[in-house]
Amino acid sequence: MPRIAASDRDAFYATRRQALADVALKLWAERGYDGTSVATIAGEAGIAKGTFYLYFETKGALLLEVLRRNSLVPNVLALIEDLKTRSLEEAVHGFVRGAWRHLASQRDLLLVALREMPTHLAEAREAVARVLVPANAALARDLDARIGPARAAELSTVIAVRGLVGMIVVTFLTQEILGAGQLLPVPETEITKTLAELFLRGVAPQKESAS
Amino acid sequence: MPRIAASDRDAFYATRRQALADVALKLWAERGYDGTSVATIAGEAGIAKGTFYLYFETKGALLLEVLRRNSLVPNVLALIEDLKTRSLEEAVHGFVRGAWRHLASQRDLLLVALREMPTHLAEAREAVARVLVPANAALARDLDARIGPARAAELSTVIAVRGLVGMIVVTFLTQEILGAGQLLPVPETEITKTLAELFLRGVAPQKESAS
Amino acid sequence: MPRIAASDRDAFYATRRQALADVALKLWAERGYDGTSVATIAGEAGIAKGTFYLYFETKGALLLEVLRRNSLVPNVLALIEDLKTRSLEEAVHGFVRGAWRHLASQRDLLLVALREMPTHLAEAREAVARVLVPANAALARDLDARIGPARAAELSTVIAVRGLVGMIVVTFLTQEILGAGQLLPVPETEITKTLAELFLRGVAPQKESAS
Amino acid sequence: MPRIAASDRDAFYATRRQALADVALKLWAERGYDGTSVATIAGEAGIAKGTFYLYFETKGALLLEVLRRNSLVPNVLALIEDLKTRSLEEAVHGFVRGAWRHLASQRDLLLVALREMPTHLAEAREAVARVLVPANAALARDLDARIGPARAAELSTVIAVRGLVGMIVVTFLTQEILGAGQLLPVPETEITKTLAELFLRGVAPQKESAS
DNA sequence: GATGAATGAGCTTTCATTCAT
DNA sequence: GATGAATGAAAGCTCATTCAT
Repeated sequence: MPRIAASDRDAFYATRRQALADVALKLWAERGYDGTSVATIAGEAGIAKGTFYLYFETKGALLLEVLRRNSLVPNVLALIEDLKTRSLEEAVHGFVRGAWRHLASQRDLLLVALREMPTHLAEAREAVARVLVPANAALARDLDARIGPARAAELSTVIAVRGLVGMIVVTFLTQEILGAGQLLPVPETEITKTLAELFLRGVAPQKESAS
Repeated sequence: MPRIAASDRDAFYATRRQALADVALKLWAERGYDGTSVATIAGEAGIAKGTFYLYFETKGALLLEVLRRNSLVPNVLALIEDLKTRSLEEAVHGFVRGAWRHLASQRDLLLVALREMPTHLAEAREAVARVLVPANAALARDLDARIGPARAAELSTVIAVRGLVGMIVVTFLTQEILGAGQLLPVPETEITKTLAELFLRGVAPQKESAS
Repeated sequence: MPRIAASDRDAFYATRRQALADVALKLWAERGYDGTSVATIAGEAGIAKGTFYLYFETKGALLLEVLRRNSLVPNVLALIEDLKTRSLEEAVHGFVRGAWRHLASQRDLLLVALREMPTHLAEAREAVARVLVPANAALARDLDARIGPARAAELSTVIAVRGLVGMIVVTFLTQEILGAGQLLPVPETEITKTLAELFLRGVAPQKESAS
Repeated sequence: MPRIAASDRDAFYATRRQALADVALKLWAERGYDGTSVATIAGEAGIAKGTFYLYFETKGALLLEVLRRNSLVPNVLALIEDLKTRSLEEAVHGFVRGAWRHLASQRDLLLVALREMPTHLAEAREAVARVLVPANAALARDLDARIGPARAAELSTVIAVRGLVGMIVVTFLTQEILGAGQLLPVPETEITKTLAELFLRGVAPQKESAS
């Protein structure tokens, strides 16, 4: 004879876990994992220190949960589907803009992931294998199809896709988080345009435009 | 009246500091700064905990020393000078290869820098302003001159350079550290070649080659 | 939903703080502030080292609390009020006896205060300014009124009062703490009587008694 | 075949010990015994840390030496001899002035002695028995003789003498060290005059002067 | 004699985790 | 379920003392 239906209880439990994960992500992004005590997380979530352990076995378990719940990698397959009917040019521009927005919305996760990656290399590798590599491969296949076998033979599309992501991530990091945007200001639209353009045609002078 | 000549003592002192910095860099890359105690560092270096403090005032001072001694950013001005007489094509290929090798030699530093960056955002920003932004600007100027004003008007060379660095760093990270190299194997020479090619001409089909 | 009523918890908390303050005062009197570790204090109070920090933020905070809770200076204004209707003779005898008893009850505090005074000169000066000097001035005013302007012009009552307190404190210290009482035994009543008599009439032969 | 004659070596040794004792007294008065490291003392004395241990077995041994070498108690027997031919009045005034000057010259020792007394109660008691009690007794005998048996029967001269010393010490302490001199300023000559006068005749109105 | 590098015990303080209520 | 008092391991750092040179 539980007062609360099992499903309600489960829902409550899940909500609490979610709340704790949200709070932890925010705090860890600010002060780091080691720099944020369980008491602080619990307090910020409005529960007592001891109550925390009803929802997570250890502090480390919460970290894993946070990393599992959120993802730096957007739903790439849906994205590919979305952009299927667009030209390569449009698709790349759309991808860059979307990725930039995704990063902006996951700023905290990016910081936490960077910080904890070296310490949890094994888990990071597992996540890469599970999420990043398939996404990378799917995008590479799509790109292969778009640029044709001749060009695909000249460069590794797997690497090209990863290069594109790298451009976006590092530029976002330096621009938005590390303050380079204040020292070398470039409007956001020009950034995403430049990155897409770079991916599409590179920096080299466009000889054909001279003809 | 010391038995050891001052120069010998200084040399010994410098050697010890170097040894401690090396050990610390290695351990921090594995377990993080907070996760590695002074006792562990000292022990790994073969000295007692207290002895550590004869060489560094605090644990934090050792971190600063490690960061000062090593740099993720190679001497960019020298690099520009070096590549001055080369064509853009050669210069970019050389730059990518050089950067990749530099990262490989600073693997541990890269991990430490990533890990500690979010926690020491203020210092990271200062370092970016002092080192990264000037290097970025210098490379952008060089690139401006090479690609001519017409093309430079079409994209931000500041962002383009940062994009290039981003490609290299992230690709290195996923390939060499996060294990993507084992799942989607691509030879190193093809990686650097692809990244340079991407930066120079992009992925888009080379229309002029059709002519 | 705590099981213990808030008032009970507060009472327990206050009791613990008091117990820690008592234990600390005793230990500090024996071994000094620096010579007594938090672990020792906690252990003597029957709690673990870490538990100490639930009751006091730092070791220094406990010192302040101990000094705040106890005072070497009795409530001088109340004392003056009390003795208002008595003759000078009775008032002085009463003051000396009261001060002696107060010192006996604050033996440990006296030792701690003496021990820490040189190290915390600034705080000691502040305490002197806040507590001792006003008490000194109030007693001097009372004495001024009692002995009349003629005699008050011949000696500084501020100094006289301080001299009286000095007699009492130093005699108590040598007699009760430094063991002089065993080597030159004098009954306590004779001590207080002598000190009061000394303050009132000095040692010089009482010429008027000859008449 | 020593290069240095034994006596020279001994003299050098004694000089070093003296220098260390002087330096230690000064530093301890400022920062306390625990607050002053052996390295600081040695450094201030111009020798290396290790060299210190050629002159004193431990830090504690230096403390004992400092306390043994200096004395808060002036040569009382000589003083009595000096003042033998003076009247009681003159003798007391001279004693107070002399004691005040002695304290002023031993300011550092006073602070160190106060600070360490509670921690070294056993030694302090021994010193009291060896130095203070005999001086106290000698002064009491002298006073007995001066005031005559009638008055001596009415008060304990042992306590009276101790009271006199207490007045002087505590007044000196509050006035010169604890800053009361700035808040309730009284010229030094008036202080010593008041204390002597207090000891001689007390504060009570001089009835006989009215006659 | 003189040195100062080396040591490790010991300090204050923090915090993940447990558990009686 | 919820609480927060209690714990003790572990951290960074200091310093009296030793000892090879």
